[in-house]
Amino acid sequence: MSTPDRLIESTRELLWERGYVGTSPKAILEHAGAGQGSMYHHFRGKPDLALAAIRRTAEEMRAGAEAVLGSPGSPYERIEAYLRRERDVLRGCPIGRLTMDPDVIASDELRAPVDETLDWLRGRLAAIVEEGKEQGQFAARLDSTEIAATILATVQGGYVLARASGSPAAFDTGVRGLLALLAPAR
Amino acid sequence: MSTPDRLIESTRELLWERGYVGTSPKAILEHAGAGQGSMYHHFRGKPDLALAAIRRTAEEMRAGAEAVLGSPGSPYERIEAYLRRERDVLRGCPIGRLTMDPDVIASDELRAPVDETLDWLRGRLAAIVEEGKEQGQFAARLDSTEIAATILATVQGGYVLARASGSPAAFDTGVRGLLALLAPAR
DNA sequence: GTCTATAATTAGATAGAC
DNA sequence: GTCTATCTAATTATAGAC
Repeated sequence: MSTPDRLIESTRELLWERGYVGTSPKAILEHAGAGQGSMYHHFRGKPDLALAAIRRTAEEMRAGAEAVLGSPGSPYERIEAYLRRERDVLRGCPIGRLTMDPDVIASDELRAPVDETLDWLRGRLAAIVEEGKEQGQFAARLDSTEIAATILATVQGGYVLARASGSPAAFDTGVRGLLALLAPAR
Repeated sequence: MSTPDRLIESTRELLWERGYVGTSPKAILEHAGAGQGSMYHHFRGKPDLALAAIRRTAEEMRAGAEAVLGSPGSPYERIEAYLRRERDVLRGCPIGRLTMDPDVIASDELRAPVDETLDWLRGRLAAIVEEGKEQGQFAARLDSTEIAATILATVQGGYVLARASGSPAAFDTGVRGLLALLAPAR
C-alpha cells in the first residue's frame, strides 16, 4: 500500500475510534508508520487528510448499504436485511459519529460527505418504502420520506443506546421494535 | 453562584458543545472566569469535574422528561408530547452525544450516569407503552421494551440526522414517521 | 518522497505565595 | 479559597537535510 493510502487508512481507523477532535496527526503517523514529512508532503494538514478519509469511508458505507438494499426480496425483506445486518455495533457508525464532532460540523467541507451519505441512504430507503406501499406491503397512509428518516434514525440512535450500555443488545431491541411496527399485516 | 457551581455550569456548556475530548480545563476556566487553583482546589481534575457536570445534566434531563411523560393524557398523547417537545435539536442531546466520546466510554465512572439516564428513559417509555397496550391503544402483539427502545433510538438518531444536514427538519421528519407507525387505529 | 530538527501553542496538572 | 508561576508532554505545523 502506498504511503498516502496508509495515511488515509490509519486516519479512517482513528476517526472511527476517537473522532476528529480526538485524533492527532502524531497518532496517525505512528499508526501508519510514517514520518511528519510524508503527511505534509501528500496532504495540506489534518483537515485535508481527514477529508480524504471521510470520503473513502462514505463511499465504502454507501457500497455496503447498496449491496444489502439492492439485493432481491420484498421491500420489507430488504429493509429487514439492512436493519439486521451484521454490524460492529459498539464501534458506532463511522459516518454518523462524526456529527457529534464539533470541528466536523463547523466545517462545511468536512460535513458535506457525512450529509450526502446519510441523505443518500434516506432517499434509498424512501424508494424502497414507496415500492412497498405500491405493492400493498406498507399502509398507504404512511409517508415514505418520513418512514425512511425513522428507519435511519433508529439505526443511528441504536448505536447510541448500545454504546451507553456497553452492549449491542440495545441496538437489536430497538431494531426489533421498529420491525414490529413496520411488519405487514398477516 | 459559587465558584464550584460556575465551574460545573461552564463544564456542562462545553461538554454539550464540544464533548469531553474537545473540552480543555483551560477553556472551562476561561468560561467560568476562574483561575487554575480554584479548579484543582474543588475538583481532583478534569474527569472529576466532568463527572459532576454530567451528573447534573443527567438529573436535569430526567426531570425534564418526567415533566412531559408524567403529565395527563393518554399513553399515545404523552409519547407524542415527548417526541414533539421543543428541543435544541442542532445542539444534540447533551447526554447521548457523550456516547461518541472515546474517553467517556472508556471510563465506567463517566459512562455510568449516561447509561443510567438512557436506561431510566427507556423504562419510563416502556411503562407508558405497556399502559397503552392494556388500554387497547397499542397492538397487543407489540413488545413494550422493544417499542421504548425504538422511540428512544429515533430521538437519538434524529439528532444525528439533523446535525448532519444542518437543519432540525430531519429530526421532525423521523419523529412524524414514528408517530405514524405508532398511531392507534381510528 | 521521506526523514529529523525545531518551534509556537495548548493540555493537564503541581507548587507555593497570598 | 484563589492566584500566579512552573512543568512535562502533546498538538500542529514548518524548515531543511538526505
